Amino acid sequence: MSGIEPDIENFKKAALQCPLPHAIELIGEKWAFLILRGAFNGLRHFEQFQAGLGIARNILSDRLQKLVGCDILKREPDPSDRRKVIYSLSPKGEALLPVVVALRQWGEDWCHGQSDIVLADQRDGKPVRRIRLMSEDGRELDLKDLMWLDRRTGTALRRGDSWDGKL
Amino acid sequence: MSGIEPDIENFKKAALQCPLPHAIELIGEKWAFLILRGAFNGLRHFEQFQAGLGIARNILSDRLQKLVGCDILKREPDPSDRRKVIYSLSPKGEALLPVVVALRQWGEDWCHGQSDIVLADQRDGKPVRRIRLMSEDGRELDLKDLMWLDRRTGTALRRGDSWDGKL
DNA sequence: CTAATGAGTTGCAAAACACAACTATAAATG
DNA sequence: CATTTATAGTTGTGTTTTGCAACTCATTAG
Repeated sequence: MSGIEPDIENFKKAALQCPLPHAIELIGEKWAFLILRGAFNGLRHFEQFQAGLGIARNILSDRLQKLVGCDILKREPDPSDRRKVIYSLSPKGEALLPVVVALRQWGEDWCHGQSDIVLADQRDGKPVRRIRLMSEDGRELDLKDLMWLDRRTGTALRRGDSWDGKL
Repeated sequence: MSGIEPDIENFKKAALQCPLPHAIELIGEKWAFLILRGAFNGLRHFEQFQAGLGIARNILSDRLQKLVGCDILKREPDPSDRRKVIYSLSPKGEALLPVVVALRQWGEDWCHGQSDIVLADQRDGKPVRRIRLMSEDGRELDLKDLMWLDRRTGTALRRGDSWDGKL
C-alpha cells in the first residue's frame, strides 16, 4: 500500500478536477445533445427544433435557455422577421464538432451500420477521416496504451493502478 | 406551404437514419457517461462506482444493467471473491474512448482550463494529440468545410442548404 | 459463531418531463 | 384598418424518473 500512496492522491485530485462531469452537466441532459445536433444540421428557429425533434415546447424552451446560458448557442432576433429568433452555434458550441462526429461514428460502427449519408469535405467531396485517439507522433492509441501524467510533478501512473483501493 | 415544412420533413427523414439518437439513448442518460468514465479509469466494482461517483445505489444498479444490456459493459463474478462482481468495458465500450477524450478536451478548453493531469502515451510519456476532425488528406476541418454526401446517389449538399428545402 | 462486506432491492418524497391549452407580439391578408 | 395567421414562448396538470434511506441476502473475515 505504501508504495502507491501518492498515486492515490493524484487520482483523487484528478477526479475532482476532471472536466467531464461539468461538460456532461451541460450537454448530457436528455434533449440537449439532440438540439445540438439539430443546430449542427442548420436548424435555427424554435418551431424548427420543435417540429424536427418532436420535443415538448416547454422543455425545448428550457434547454435552449440553458444552452444559451452556457454560451453553446447564441440567441438573436431575426432581422428579416421580428417574430422569429435565430439560435445558432457559438464558437464553444462549434467546438463540440469532434464529439458529435465521434459519437456518430461510434453509433454507425456499433449500433446502426454505415448510413448512406456521410459527412464529407467540401473541398474534394471525400468522406472525412475516422476520428481516433493518437499519440504525439501519430500512432493510433488504444486504452491499454494510455497513462495519466501529472505535468507539474511529472508523476506517471498506469490506468487502473489505484482505483482498487478506496476512493 | 410555408417556411418550415420542407425543412422539417427532410430533417426528420435524415434523422431516422442518423446514428446519433440511438447512441444518445444509450450513453446520454445523466449518469451513464460518468459510469463509463469510471470504467475507463479502472473502476470495476459496484461499491467503487457508488462511492467514487456519489450516485444513488438504485440508479447505479439500473444504469449498470442498461450498460450491460447494450453490451457496453460486461458483468462477471469475481473469481477471487464470490460476493463481488466485476464490471468492465466490452469492445463496444472501449470504442467510446475517442468520444470520452474529445469531450474531456472540450471541457478543458471551454469550461475548466487545462488540468494538471493529462492523458499520455505510455510508450514515450508524451501527452496525447488533440482530437480533431480531419479530411481524407489530413487537413483539419471546421464546420464550414463540411457537407453531407449521399454515397448511393452521389448527391452532395452543403450544410444548412439541405434543411432549407433542397435535399 | 458473529460481525462485516458486497451487491443489490424496496418504499417514499422530490424533481424532471410530457402534453395540451393559453398568451403576446409581429406579419400577412383582405 | 381589421382580421387572421405565424412565431416564440408560458402555464397548468398529470406522469415518469431520480434521489435518499433503510433493508435483504449471500459470502467472507475474524
